[in-house]
Amino acid sequence: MKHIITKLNPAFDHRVRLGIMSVLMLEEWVDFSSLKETLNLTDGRLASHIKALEKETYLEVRKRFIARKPNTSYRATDEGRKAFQAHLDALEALLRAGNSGQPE
Amino acid sequence: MKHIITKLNPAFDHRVRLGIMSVLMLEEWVDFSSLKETLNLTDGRLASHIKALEKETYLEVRKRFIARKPNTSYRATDEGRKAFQAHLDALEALLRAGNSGQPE
DNA sequence: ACCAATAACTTTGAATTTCAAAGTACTCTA
DNA sequence: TAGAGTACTTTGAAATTCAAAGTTATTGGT
Repeated sequence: MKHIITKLNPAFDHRVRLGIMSVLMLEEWVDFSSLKETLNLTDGRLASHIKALEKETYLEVRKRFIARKPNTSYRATDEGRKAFQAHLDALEALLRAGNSGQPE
Repeated sequence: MKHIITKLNPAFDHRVRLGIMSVLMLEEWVDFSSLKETLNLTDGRLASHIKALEKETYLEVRKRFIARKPNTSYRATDEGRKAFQAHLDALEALLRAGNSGQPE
């Protein structure tokens, strides 16, 4: 008998992390600099938000070299996808039903 | 040529404020204790998030007495509704198009 | 006039989060 | 082994968030 907002995942409270996840929901293996440009972030800021998502095991990392340059890519884990989808579902529910306790 | 996440409103980053706004989008004049119960928050926590939204003039306040007890209600201002709707539109766009710069 | 009760805050202080700026590690190429 | 480029990490300061406790305003009872 909890309210819908309790189903909103605090890990996705922040718009930068929403941005990262939404990019990674649509495309597998997006690299650091693409994310950085797409979301218009500094290195440090992006890295710290990625780290937070990694800590939740919502994304995984692949490091390699392309054209003799280091290239790090990320993709959402299954867990991350599920968690994000659940968050979006909760958001939607929040806006449809909007209000008092929903049956568990 | 900015990314969609720049259209996400930092004022709505937090799930509690999303909850408050979503309730107030569907119903005018919701009172303090209803919000508190609906969202399962402490007095202080609710008050502080309301304060943040008031500061942005996203909601307005009405104080009166009902059954000889103080009763404070809130509703979203037009500005608040517009801002919240814009936020939701941005969220939606984020999930549909998801990625690189959208035309201004 | 005074006091208790209730609703709605406000304050305090500590923990956590966020950020920019600067520094560092790693690997490649020459 | 020096230099270049990518991807971080560290640092330190500012802002945010929270629970807990304290405060204000008004009513109703005495």
